[in-house]
Amino acid sequence: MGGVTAETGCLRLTPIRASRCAVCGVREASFCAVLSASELQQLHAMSSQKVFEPGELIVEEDAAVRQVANVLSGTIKLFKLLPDGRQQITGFLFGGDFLGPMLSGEYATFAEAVTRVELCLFDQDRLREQMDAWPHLERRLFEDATATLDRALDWMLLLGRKTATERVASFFVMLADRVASRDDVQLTVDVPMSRSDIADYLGLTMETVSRQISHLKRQGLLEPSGAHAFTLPDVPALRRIAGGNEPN
Amino acid sequence: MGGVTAETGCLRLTPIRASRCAVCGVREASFCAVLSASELQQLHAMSSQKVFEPGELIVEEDAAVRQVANVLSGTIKLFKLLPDGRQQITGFLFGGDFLGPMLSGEYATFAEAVTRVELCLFDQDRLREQMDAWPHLERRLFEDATATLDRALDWMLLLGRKTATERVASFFVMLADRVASRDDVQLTVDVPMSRSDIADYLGLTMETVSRQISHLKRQGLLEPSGAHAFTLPDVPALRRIAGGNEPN
DNA sequence: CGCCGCAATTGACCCAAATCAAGGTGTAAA
DNA sequence: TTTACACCTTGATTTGGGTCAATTGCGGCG
Repeated sequence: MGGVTAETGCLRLTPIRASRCAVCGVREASFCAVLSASELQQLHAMSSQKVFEPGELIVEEDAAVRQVANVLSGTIKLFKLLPDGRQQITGFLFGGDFLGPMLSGEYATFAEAVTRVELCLFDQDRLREQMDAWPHLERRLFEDATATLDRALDWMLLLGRKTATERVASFFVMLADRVASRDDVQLTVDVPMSRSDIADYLGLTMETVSRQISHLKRQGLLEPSGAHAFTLPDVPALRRIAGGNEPN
Repeated sequence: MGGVTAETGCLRLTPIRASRCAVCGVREASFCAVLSASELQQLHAMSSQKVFEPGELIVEEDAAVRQVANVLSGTIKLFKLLPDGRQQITGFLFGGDFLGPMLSGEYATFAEAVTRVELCLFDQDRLREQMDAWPHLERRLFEDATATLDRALDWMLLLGRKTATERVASFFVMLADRVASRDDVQLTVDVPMSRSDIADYLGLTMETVSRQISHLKRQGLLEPSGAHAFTLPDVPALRRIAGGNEPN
């Protein structure tokens, strides 16, 4: 019962969030949702929390540490680099998402905090051991990987075959889907990342992204809502453009 | 022990290959590699074989059947379509690869035989039940999904950021890696797919692929070897071009 | 063998998006 | 309020790869 709560001074170990799972805002969204109360307690005992500032690299790789994490809050970008610096963002992580082992094929994947980010960290090997004991945990992480693969394959279609307009529309549809909510309702999405991050996610340049956003604004499909957010008055229309039907 | 061997007449059930796992050419390459002799026998009892001709759609989706399969031989292309027909190939499968459930995000994935293909089919639900009983099977399929995700993310970098030359070089490097073998040895790779399939895999047009192949031929990095194969005299050089370093 | 038909190659031209180049805007600090 | 700086927008120009259009090459077959 004593718990980890009082570990202040430690560099970056966050005392901000009471670190008990009971009050964790993303418990139901994360893999923790499949765990029983006692399992949660066990897992909590082997977790630690950490905060990253915007722009900070979240290494957790090739360092001997080998950790994985749940994103408690904030936005992370995952990306790959070509030797000459060209960058492709392979995905964004938001609160509740799982930051798995950065398995690398030909190119390493890096993770960087876009906003201030709070992570709930686990030792990768210890979590793997738990997977042996808790098949439902393994099943859940499997499903997670499967969903990630799914999104990656959809994104390949975007990168290989969609026009600039379609890509930018797809980007906002993606954000809308992550915020959930209904299609027919006009909804507001946060856009914490820079134009140039969006470009690196869509395989475009910053300038093209900016022009396309302006165009969508003129069409009334995008309304600026504060510094880092847009209101989407007609998500179905956006979705139509994203899909690649639109005559113009 | 009678087994499945003699089921001839059935449409497409292949009697070509003696369907006993003991003589299966891809057993060691497929997920079957992690199974014991008795487990293999059990699994074999619930398998069936089927042949597909070039160009044939391998549906196994939305049809009530819901099957998954090991590829015994041949080449399969997996692809997604935009409503207007634009196509993105998300991957190729070769002998030993696992053709999993065609989970679909926004866009459905289709599978089509490129060459004549032999599959070893399993009912998806039955295999899932076996996963509960055999954790090592689940672990192996998890690793498979993970490797697929890995390759997909690398490919996103290609589709979003690489030039035409780099893409085509990457394609041959990918083939070389699948054939395994060493880098410094000159090796020959089969290229069973059409130029236009290659283009749909690389996010280019047939014409651009053809031009780039001609260019690589002139550089002496690619030598035609029969109708559907190339010899790669210098894979490291190809790899350098693919990576995005090459001055020219 | 020679003809057919399709896939691949090659050439000429074009265009969507990249690149290059100013400006504008918001915000935070002085 | 002014300055500073980072980010974003917009405009002008270029270009890599797409499109359109012939050839060429080759395997199958009468």
